Amino acid sequence: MKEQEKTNTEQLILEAAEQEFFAKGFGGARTTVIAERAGVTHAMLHYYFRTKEQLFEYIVQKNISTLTQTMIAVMGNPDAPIVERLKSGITSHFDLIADNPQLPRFFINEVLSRPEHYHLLYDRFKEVSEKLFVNLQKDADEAAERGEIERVDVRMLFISIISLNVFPFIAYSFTEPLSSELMDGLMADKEKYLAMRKAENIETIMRRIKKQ
Amino acid sequence: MKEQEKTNTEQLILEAAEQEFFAKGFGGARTTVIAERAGVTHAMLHYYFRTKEQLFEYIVQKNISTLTQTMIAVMGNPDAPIVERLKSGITSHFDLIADNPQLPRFFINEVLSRPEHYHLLYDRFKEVSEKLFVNLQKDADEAAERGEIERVDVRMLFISIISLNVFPFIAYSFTEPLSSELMDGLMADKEKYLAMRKAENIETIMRRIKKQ
DNA sequence: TTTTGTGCTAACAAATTTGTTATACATAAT
DNA sequence: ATTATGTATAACAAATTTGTTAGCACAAAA
Repeated sequence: MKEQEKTNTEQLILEAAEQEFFAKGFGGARTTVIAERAGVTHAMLHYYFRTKEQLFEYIVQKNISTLTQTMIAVMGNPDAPIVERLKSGITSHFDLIADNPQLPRFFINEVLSRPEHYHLLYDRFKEVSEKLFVNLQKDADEAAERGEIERVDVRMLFISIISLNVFPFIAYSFTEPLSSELMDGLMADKEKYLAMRKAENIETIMRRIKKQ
Repeated sequence: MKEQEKTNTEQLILEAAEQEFFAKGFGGARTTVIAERAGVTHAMLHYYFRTKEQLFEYIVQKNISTLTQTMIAVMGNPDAPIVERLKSGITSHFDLIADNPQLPRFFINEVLSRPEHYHLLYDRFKEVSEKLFVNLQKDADEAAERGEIERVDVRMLFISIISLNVFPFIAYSFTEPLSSELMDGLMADKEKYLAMRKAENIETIMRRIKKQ
C-alpha cells in the first residue's frame, strides 16, 4: 500500500477531524465528536492516531503547504509587468482563499500561537519569500523610476492585499447572515458578492499604486 | 454595594477569565487555570459565577458594547465633509482596535459562531448602523454629484476599511515575530509600525474614492 | 453575647474526555 | 489447515475538568 492510499476509516477520521479542528480549535474539539462525525468507533481514532495531539499535528501538516502557497501566490507572476503581476497576485491569492476559506482563521488561532508550528510555517515561507520580496520591490522600484506607478513599499502593499482578501472570509459567517437586512442584501448572492469583493480589492490596490 | 463595585476577588477572576477566554476561547479555556491566574482558589470561581458558561457570558456582555462602538466609529463624524468624515472614521476605528487588539479575534471566534450572542450583537449594531449607512451613502452620493469623489458603495468601503484596520491586529502575533528577518524589520518598532499602517490605510481609502 | 451572613478553603463528587485492553473476525501468508 | 496480521468493537480505566459541600473565620447586626 502506497503512502497516500489511506484506508477508508482513516480518511473518514481525517476529514471529520479537519472539520472539527477548523470549527472548534484544538482545545474545543472533542475526539468523541470527531469519531461520531466520521461514523467510526472512538477506539478507531486512537488506533489510527495514538493521541488527539498526533491527529491534530497531522491536520496541521496537511494544510501548512496550502497556506504557504497562498502567501506566495500574492507575489504574482514575476515575469509579468508590475501592474499585471499585482493583479494576477491578488486574483490567485483571493481564489486560493476562496477554495480554503477556513484556513486563515485556523492558522491564526491554532498554529501561530504554538511555537513549534509557527517556526515550521516560518521556515517554509521564508525559504521562498525572501527572494520574491526583493524581486517584487525591484520591479516596483523600476516601474516607479519609469513613472509608471507611485513609489511604494511592497511589504506594506503585501499586508494590505492579504488584509483585503482574507478578512472578508474570516468574517463571512459574521457578515453574511447580517447582510440580508443590515447590508441591504449586499451578500445575498454569495458568488456575486465574492466576485465584487475580488474586483474591489484589485481596484483598491491599483489605485493605491497609480501615479498621480 | 452598588452594581459596579465588585469585590477584589471577583475582579481578579474576571480579569483572568478575560485573558484566558481571549487567548483560548470557551472550549480551550480551563476554569482551574483562570483561578490560578487570578490567584484565588478554584471554588471561588464557582462561588462568584456558578458555571464556566456564566463566567463566559459575563465577559461577552462586558465587551459587546466596545465592539459595537468600533463598528460605529468607522462611520465617522456625520457633520464633517465626506473626505474628513472618512479620515476621522478610519482613524478612530483604528485607534479603538489598537486599544482592544484581541477583541475582533475573540468575537469572530467565539461570538459569531453562537447564535444567542450573534443575535444580541446584531440587534445592537442594527439599531444604530442603519441610519448611519444611509446617511453616509447620501453624503458620498452628493459629493460624487459635485464631482469631489468617485461614486462608491459605502458598504464595500466599510468592509475594506474594517479589513485593512482589523486584520493587522488579528495577525499581529503572526506578522510580528516574523518581521525582524522576513519583513526586514518593518514591525520592529511596534508604535512606528502601527502609525505607518494607520497612515497607509487612510491613504489607500482616500485614493480609492479620489476622482480621476 | 449571640446570631447572621459573607468570603473563603479544602476536600470531595460528578461529569466529561482521553486513552487502553481484551477480544473477535476476516483475510492473506506459510 | 494454521498462523499471522490488520481492522474493528465494546467495555473499561485513567486523567482531566467542572461543579459541590461541609465547615471555618471574621465582621456586622440584633
